[in-house]
Amino acid sequence: MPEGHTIHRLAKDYAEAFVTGDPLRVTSPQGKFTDAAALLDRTALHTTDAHGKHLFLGFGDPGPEHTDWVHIHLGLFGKVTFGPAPAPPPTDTVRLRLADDASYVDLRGPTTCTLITDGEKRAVHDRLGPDPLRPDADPAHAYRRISRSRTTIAALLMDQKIIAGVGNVYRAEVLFRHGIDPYRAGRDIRPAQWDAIWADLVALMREGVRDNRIDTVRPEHTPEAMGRPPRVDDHGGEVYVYRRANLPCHICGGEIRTAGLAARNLFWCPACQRP
DNA sequence: CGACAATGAAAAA
DNA sequence: TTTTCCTTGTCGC
Repeated sequence: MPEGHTIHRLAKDYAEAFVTGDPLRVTSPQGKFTDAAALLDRTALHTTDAHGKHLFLGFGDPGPEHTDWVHIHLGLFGKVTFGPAPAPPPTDTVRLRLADDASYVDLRGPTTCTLITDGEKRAVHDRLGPDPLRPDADPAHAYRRISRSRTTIAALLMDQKIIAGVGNVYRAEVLFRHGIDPYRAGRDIRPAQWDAIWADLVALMREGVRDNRIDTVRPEHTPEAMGRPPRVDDHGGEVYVYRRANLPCHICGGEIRTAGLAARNLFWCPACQRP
């Protein structure tokens, strides 16, 4: 379930389990990261970092320009599994395994898992937009680009160069929560509206990191509060519109619609999100 | 057991 | 705009 909150949570979890000061066993049972793993084996993990959907694991010398970073991007399918020692025999899909005497962690199916330098890491940060989960994020930078764009706000929110970490679920949900038609052009988003969207993303995504899932339904709109049967969405959290095509809107009861936009499935309530 | 979809993004055309 | 890559769970036959 990799949107930005997942990656920030992973950065925390990797650090908690493996930033111990002690050397780790680093392997690539699948074989696609073998050389790099051999280089890192028996060295210590000293830092983890996340920006949008990008995860960084810092090995080696923490001094400037001396860190070897493992750059990980889960893509659509990537998964990370933590567990206590002893680690089970790895399956041949495990791209990267870290292990010490206490625990192990397996990475499977990432689109990216490469060893990069400090400079290359900076280049990744430079091409990403502000991340609502990072303290250094500047929402005004994102708004400058949005306010000048004829592209739909739904496509802009998915563009990692503009804002980093928002994926298909947060996109659909934040637009619903602010009653914004996903097809509205970026240039038609008012500054106050952007401020509200940004603040909401910061709050929702922080909650997502804490709970390790996406919940966006306000307490007064939960099925319980609305007198409807409870529903557990199959992505783990409670949401207004994501993957709820043809189901009744939690607020107005109208039908949630779906359509393709920017090669992804878009979900919205045409009654609550009027043009 | 094959087809297909899924919270992503880069490369090719 | 289309193709490609990565993995796994589910569904239908």
